[in-house]
Amino acid sequence: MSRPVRTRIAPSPTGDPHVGTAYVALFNWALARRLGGSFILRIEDTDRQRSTGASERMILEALRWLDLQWDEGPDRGGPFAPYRQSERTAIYREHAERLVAGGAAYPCFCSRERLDALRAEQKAAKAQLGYDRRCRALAPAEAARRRAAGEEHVIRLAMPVDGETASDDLLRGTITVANSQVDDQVLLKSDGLPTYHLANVVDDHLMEISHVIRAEEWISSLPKHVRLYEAFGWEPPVFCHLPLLRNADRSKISKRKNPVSLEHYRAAGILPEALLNYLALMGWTMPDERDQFSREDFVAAFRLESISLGGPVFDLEKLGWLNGKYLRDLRPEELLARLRGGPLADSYLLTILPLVQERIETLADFVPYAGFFLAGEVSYEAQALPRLAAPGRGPAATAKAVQELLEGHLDPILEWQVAAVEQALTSFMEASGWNAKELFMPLRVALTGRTATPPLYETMAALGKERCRWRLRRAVEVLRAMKA
RNA sequence: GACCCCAUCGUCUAGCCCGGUCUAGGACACUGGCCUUUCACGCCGGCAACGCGGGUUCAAAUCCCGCUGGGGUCACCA
Repeated sequence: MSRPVRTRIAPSPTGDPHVGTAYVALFNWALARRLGGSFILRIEDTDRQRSTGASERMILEALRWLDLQWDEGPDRGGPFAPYRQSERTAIYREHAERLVAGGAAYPCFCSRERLDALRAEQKAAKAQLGYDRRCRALAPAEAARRRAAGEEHVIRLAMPVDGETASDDLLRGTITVANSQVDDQVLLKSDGLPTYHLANVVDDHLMEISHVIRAEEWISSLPKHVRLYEAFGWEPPVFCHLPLLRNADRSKISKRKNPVSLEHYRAAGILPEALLNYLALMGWTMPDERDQFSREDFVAAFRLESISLGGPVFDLEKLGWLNGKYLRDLRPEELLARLRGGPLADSYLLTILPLVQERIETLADFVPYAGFFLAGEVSYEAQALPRLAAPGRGPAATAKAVQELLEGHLDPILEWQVAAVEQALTSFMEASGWNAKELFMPLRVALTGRTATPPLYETMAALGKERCRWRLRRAVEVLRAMKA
């Protein structure tokens, strides 16, 4: 109880910076600041297939934009460096061995094929899903021999077979789960890298994290984590599972139904302090119940224990209202500075200017011509609207195509450049049978609201991924509402 | 399906722990009006909720149980 407060945000760099990361980071940051502790940034890049440096950079940039300053992290070091899990693999292996030696974990030689078959079988029989613990029965000497021979294997947690595990959550009290319900989780993958469960527990302990504040989706693996602390002989931290941000239909927030990239909010002209304030409202209420408050006031009043548990629906409308209040509070000079840091940044203007320059006659033409580059969303010009649907295909088919293009080809792009956009459109056309002649005008209208614009690839690259995403999604909705 | 979490206005929530002060408060949205050349802002007002059923109690939004509903998880992803 007397140990210093240390909290952390531990994002996985596998995509665009997520609003849920900001949400969890905010409460971790606030608790550390409130109690004079430290807030740590740790990168959980143990998924070799999906982790990228580009994603990590974007996440750091997004957290900086929100001004959630961390005291220790991969970019600035600290007493428990390194803070990137891919640089700590020896530590995890050593700890996994320790568990194996103590009998709390064991090598498993089962192939993926066998595991897949097992799962299919269990599913068909409507039985409980999970590993059948076949390799747990192996004699330690036999297992050691096969490992020494270089046979491919993973290390699994040997969960107690009976009894139950009680875990404490700060907000929910004691959560008790029968051990028979808990799977023998893989701790070390066959590539030698740890899974989340091992790496997370080991690092939280070694980095002396006092409060693990994370999303509700982790509750079901809590018993595994508690068991790991126990097996290592470590004192567990305080666990606190935050409610999940929700879509309007109350499912877990997702990019199909909501903008989830922090980059979207920046591109849409949301002020970082307004976004943070709004996020704080999701589960937290100021003692005087006011909706607008500075981060200083938030930190001063913050109590982790009084977070409410209902899954809050993320409401863009209320965020917009709050942002408006913040915007109106700015002095004109400050507003100007914000504009120059955002839509009117020199760097951005310089990328769109070459596209605009050859198409205007006077300086005065710039704003009307380039308006769609600066706006959050576009309105369709009257003569452009009918051309949102491809003539030979119709609105429904066009909607479907745009959606496929978006989800299958555009979404995966991490580094949004002209070449990447061109490649995505090309691959979509090859896969779908659409050609440029029929596809490009609908896209042009969807993205700009007009029929006459600079070249499509360059325009899309300049607009940025999030503006394109948002506008294409809206176009899909408009198309669906159109009569064939 | 199994396990776990959750449950106050359409949405975010206060109240619940320590039952009466709750004819349930605030905010967004919607709506009526005022201000105003217009719009926006701002101001005043309105609409709107304790999921259901049992207990406990003189008294339940508040405590207990059940049901229903919603959500999450069930990967060599996090």
